[in-house]
Amino acid sequence: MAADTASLEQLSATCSHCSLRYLCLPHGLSADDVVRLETLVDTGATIGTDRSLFEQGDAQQALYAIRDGSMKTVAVDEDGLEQILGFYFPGDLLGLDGFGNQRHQCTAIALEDSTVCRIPVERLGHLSDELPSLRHQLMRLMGQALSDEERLLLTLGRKNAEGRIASLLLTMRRRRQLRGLPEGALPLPMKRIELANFLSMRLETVSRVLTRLQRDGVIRVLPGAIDILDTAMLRTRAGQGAWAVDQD
Amino acid sequence: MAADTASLEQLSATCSHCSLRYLCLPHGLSADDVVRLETLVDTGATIGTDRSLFEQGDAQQALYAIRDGSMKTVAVDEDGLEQILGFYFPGDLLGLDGFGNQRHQCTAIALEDSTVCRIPVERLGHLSDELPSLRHQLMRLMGQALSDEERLLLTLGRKNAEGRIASLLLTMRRRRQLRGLPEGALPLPMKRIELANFLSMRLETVSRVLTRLQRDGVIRVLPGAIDILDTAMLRTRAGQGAWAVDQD
DNA sequence: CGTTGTTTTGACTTTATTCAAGCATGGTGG
DNA sequence: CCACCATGCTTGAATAAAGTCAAAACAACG
Repeated sequence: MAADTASLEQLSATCSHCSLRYLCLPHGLSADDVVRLETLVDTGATIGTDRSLFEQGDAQQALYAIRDGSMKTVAVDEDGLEQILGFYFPGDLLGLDGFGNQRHQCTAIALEDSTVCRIPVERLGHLSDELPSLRHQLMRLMGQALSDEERLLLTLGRKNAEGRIASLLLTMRRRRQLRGLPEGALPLPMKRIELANFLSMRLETVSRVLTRLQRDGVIRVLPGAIDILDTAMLRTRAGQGAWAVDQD
Repeated sequence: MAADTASLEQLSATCSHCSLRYLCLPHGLSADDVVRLETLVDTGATIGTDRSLFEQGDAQQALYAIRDGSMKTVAVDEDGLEQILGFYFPGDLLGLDGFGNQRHQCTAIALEDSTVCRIPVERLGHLSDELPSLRHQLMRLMGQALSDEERLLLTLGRKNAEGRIASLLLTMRRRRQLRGLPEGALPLPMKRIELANFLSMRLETVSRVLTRLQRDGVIRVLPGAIDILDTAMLRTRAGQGAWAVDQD
C-alpha cells in the first residue's frame, strides 16, 4: 500500500470518519445524510497492481473513490492508439465519464496495490433524487473533473517537454498537499513510459528532462520518487517551457 | 448568421419546437416538463462576432445553448498562455465547467454573429430539484462533455500534424451530421491561427498540411470551408498520422 | 548471480518551428 | 474608381526540438 501506517489508520470503514470526506462525495452533506450515503458504499475493496477497476466500454455500474494507492485511466481509440488520461490518488473519484452514455469511456488500472470504495450508480442515483446536497456535490465534482481536464489540455498544448514535466511535478505535489498527505519527496508510482504517454512524449525525453533538472539542482531523482529541491526554479522552468504567446 | 434560411425557420422560440431539442437539455423530458423548462430559458439572445458570452473567472450565472452560429472557448493560465479548448456549434451547451466552483473556467467567444439560449443556473437548479429527467439529462451532458475532452486529449496527444488536422475535419463533419445540418463543403468559421492554437501547432503548419491534403486530392480548400473529396483517404491519413503504438 | 525489465545515455534523423517574404482579399478614403 | 493599407493565408529556407534506434547501466527478484 502506498500510504504510511499513520495515515492509513485515519481511514475508517465509514465515510463519516474518513479523512478524505471533504474531498469526496460526502462533502457538503449533513451528518445524517452522510450516514445514508454510507449504507450504499462498499468500502475497502482492494485491487492489485495492473488490475483494472473497470474497462472502456463496460456498462457504468459504479463510481470508485480511491482510499489508498493510485490508479491511471487509459483510453484506446479506433486506430488502437492508447492515451493515459490521468493519474489518480486518494480522495479522487473515478468513473464520472460514464454518465455520458452509461458506459465507461476509459479503463482504470491500478499503479500499485490499492483500496477503493465502490459506489453503485443505480443506488447513488436514487439517493441523490432524495438529497439535494448529494446531487450538488456530484455536479461540483463533475464540473471539477471538466476543468481539470481543461487545465491539462492547456499544459499539454502550450508547453514544451521541460515545461510539461515541471508542471506535472508541481501539480502532483499540490494535489498531495490538498489531501494532507505527507510532504517530502514526491512519490511517483508510475513508470517513465507511463509519464511519457500521459505527457505526449517519449520515455527517453522524460528521462533526459529529469536528468537535466537534476543536473541543475532543481530536483533529485530517487527510485520511485522525486525530491523537489528548488520549488521557485521549478515554477520558473514550468513557465519558461511555454510557446510564444502570439496574437490570436 | 451561419445556418441557411431553411434550417433557421425550424428554430422556434420554444424548446418544444426547436429542431435541436434532442441534442440539448430537453432531451428525455416529457412534453409537460419541456414546457416548464421553456419558462426559464431566454431564447434568441444574440451575440456579435468576437464578443464574449462569459469570461474566465466570472460567476457562473447561466448555461448557454447555441441556436445558430459558432463559438470558441479559451483558457488562460497563470503564465498568460492561451489555449483554445473547443469549438461549439448549434445544439452545444456551454458553461458546464462552471459547476466545479461556481466560476467559469474559460471564456466563450463568438466566431461569427450567433444566437444563443440563456438558461440561468439558479433556476435550472431549482427545476432540476423537481424533475429527475432534467437532472439525468444534465448529468448525461456533463458526462459527454467529459468524454469529449478525453477524446480530444487522445487526438492531440498521439497524432502528428496531419493526423490532427484530418481528425479535426472528420470530427467536425460528424458533429454536423448528428445535428442534421446541411452536408456538402464543411464550413470552417475559425481562422487558421485559431485552428493552430486549438491543435497545438503553428498556423504555418496548419497551412502546409491543408495544402498537402489538397495537392493529394483528399480535400479542397475553399475560403471559409473545406470540401472533403475522399473521406476514406482522409480517415487513413488521420490514422497514419499517429505515433508508434508501443508496449505499455 | 543470472535473467528480466526499466532507465539512462549517445549519435543520428525527422518533424515542426522560426523567420522572412510574397500573395490575395476586402475595406477606406482620396 | 483606384491606390493604399490591413488582415489573413501561403510558401520557402534555415534552425531547433524532440523523436528514433541502439547500447549500456541499473535495479529487482527469484
